Amino acid sequence: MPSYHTIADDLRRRITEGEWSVGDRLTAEASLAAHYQVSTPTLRQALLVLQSEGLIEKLHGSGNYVRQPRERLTYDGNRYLLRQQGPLHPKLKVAAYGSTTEASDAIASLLQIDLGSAVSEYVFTSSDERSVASVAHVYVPHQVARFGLPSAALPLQGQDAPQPALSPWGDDIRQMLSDAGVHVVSTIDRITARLPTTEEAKAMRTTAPVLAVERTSYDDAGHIVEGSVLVMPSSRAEAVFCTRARTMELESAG
Amino acid sequence: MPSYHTIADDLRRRITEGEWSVGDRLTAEASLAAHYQVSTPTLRQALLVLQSEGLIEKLHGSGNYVRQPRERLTYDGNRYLLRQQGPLHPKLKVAAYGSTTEASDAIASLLQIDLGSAVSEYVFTSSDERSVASVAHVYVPHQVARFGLPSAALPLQGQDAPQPALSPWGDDIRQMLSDAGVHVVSTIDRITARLPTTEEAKAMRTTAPVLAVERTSYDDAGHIVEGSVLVMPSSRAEAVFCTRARTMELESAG
DNA sequence: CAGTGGTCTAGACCACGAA
DNA sequence: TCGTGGTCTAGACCACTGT
Repeated sequence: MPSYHTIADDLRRRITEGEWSVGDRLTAEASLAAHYQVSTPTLRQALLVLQSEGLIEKLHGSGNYVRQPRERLTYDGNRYLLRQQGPLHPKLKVAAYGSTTEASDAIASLLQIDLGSAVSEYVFTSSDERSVASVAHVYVPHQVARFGLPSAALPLQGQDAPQPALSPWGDDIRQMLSDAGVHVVSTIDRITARLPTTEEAKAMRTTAPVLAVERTSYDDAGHIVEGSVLVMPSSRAEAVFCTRARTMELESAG
Repeated sequence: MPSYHTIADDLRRRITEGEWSVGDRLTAEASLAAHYQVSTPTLRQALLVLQSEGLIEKLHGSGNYVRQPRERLTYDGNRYLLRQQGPLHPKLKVAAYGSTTEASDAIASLLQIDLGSAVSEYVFTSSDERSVASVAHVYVPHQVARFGLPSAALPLQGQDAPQPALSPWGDDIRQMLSDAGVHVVSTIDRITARLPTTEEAKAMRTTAPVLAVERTSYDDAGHIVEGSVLVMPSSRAEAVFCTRARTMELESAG
């Protein structure tokens, strides 16, 4: 058994047994390495395991902190289409911007359109004071529809009225599609995990694995009307899906 | 930009530009490290990025091999409940075994039953010749039902007849529940990513992130009748979900 | 500024696979 | 057996945070 796993197991035990409380800073890595009689890279590999489990949070220049379990951002794949209720992470601020580009290889493949076709790109970023918690890239072909940013994303002018919350997952774009007469009736979500790119690591302040969700939305004719790529640090987020048997839907409808 | 990301980008380019074909073995790590003028740990960190993307496969003692893109095992969250068709990865062998245990902390929390309650545990392992591609732990409280292994998991006696395929995701258990009069009408899947444990790393032959799916199945009274924990190497597997708008279901029913 | 984590070195030794 | 990847060392230097 590799030494870093042994150390990770021991640190996990010490944390769950309450040696450090939620929010506490762990002993410095150098001291922990000395205590376990290993080199710092080895100790850091152990901390990486705990970070990927969401048990600790690493803050560069500050320390390693014990996190609240289940204090995770949730991507609810059913929320939009099934009109589910629930809090939308009020502590996170969501920023958005939009632009027009030509479909790259990846976008063309996602939307199943020709390379170089005109598409609108919307980027939603949710973050707290310190770091980014999710990034959503939403693409809509100009052939399908064309519009600006959702009103909730526009800066308020002088007013200090409560701003309607913006979804971190780009649901507002799907709502605008609906308002424009393009009705999303189904979506497919593909979920993988990978290590973050340089930019992602910098923005999310973590080198732990990220969850990557590729989402495509379909109208009643089966055409792809929207495609998205969502990225969230797996140590701070999870994806949730609910599936109901078709028979139940029919029974409740009849 | 960290050096290992620069190297990962360059190696990704060299692979996609065809310097190595699918199935080819990359130059040995020591040589690559010399070529990029970095130490071996740094080069290995670059390879870890490519591995997490599913671009290469690391084989201990043999080498690093270029993988077919999109040659991934798929966990289809809708398959069982919506009776979807599709191939079930015929190249993978699925093995199963079952036992009876008392609910641990994690199992009790998953099934929302008392600590120490009797549960059946079924373990499904899918693998090719070399390594494990998925592990599914399926739990059924004895209060709900009690039965042995699915017939497809039992060894054939002398016969060489074609064995019905076993689902790597424990769908056979849900089918047996249904046969016993316990009907699963909805499931919730929670998906996270983390680094593998020692055993998982050994079985799956990878230290790249794994996708972990926590699944709970509900009957029409809203009781949890089954809980599962699925683990798959994210470099070799993805999870897919399809959501349909409720309105469409009602329209088609009326 | 001091203290922290992030990256990296130039090796070493071990475990595994194929011949 | 030999070449491969997996783990680890004992430092070094840099980047970031908070005082």
